[in-house]
Amino acid sequence: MKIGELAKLAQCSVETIRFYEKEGLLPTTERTLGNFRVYGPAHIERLRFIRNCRALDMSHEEIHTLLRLADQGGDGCSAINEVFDEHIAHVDTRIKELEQLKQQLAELRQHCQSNHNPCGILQGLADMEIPSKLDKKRTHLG
Amino acid sequence: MKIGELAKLAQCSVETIRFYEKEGLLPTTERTLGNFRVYGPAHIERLRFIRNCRALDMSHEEIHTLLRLADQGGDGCSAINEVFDEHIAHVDTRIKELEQLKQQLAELRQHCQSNHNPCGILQGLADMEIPSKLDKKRTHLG
DNA sequence: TACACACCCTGAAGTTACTATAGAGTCAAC
DNA sequence: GTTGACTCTATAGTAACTTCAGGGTGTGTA
Repeated sequence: MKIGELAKLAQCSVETIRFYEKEGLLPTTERTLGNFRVYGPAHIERLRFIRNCRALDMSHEEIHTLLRLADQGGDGCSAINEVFDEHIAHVDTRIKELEQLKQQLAELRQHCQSNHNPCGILQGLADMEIPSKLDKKRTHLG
Repeated sequence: MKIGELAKLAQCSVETIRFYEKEGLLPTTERTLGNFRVYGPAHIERLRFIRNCRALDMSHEEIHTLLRLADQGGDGCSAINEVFDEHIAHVDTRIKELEQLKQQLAELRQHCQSNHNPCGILQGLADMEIPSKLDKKRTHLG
């Protein structure tokens, strides 16, 4: 199988596959005489694994860790659970942040229902106290 | 006022201010004889406006639009509301995505409570159907 | 045989919103 | 005159790709 076919099977672009190879998420493959990459079933499985992790918003670093643990085989469950639990915590944190944000936005939005000058929203944006959020370090999620 | 003082007042780094200037969010300023940037009250207000927008996770593009509308003055309220409502929609979309994600993660997490081989989580990650989410275009919100 | 056309290759640059670093200049105080 | 805090520009790095330029491969058709 060539790269285009693999891309279709995994619902991603050809460029993404080449990028994953460069990143070390996918192994380098054999090549045809014409220097085309050749893939087999094992590659499909690994790529789908990666794409599923990405769909769950895991970072490449997290995926690397999981792949290493998967390649080791055996009793890596507690390490795997750790990666997973941390990731769930990231998602949770981000949801809470966004919900707070949404509330602030809704409040500001109240400031302007019709045309007037100066605009209440702009005024609100100028007058807001800078929230502490910008001080915190972010996770890899937005 | 020099750049360091402005940075303190707006709770951001000196580099960020120079970056905003290069991006066109902040206007270029006058300089001292020694080529140091000089700022006044108007700059504080504009920078705080920008930082507040960023705290609300607006993109530079959105902020640019708002600043243009603010600079025009007058009756831009409906355009402003449009930018705002779109942004609120982005936040809302992202929250819903993340909540769906969280549920998927929780389900996968169930697959593994203790050590076993092959690990249920890894198996689940390999077997998942690739969610449609990756097809969709993302907003600027991670 | 010639050519079109779909597919593949590499390497580099662009995206977003910064942060970090290098190497140099400014300025006030001691 | 020198220390130290501050400033300047320009460049590279971050994450996870996407896009582009400039080519090569392989197959089908005229």
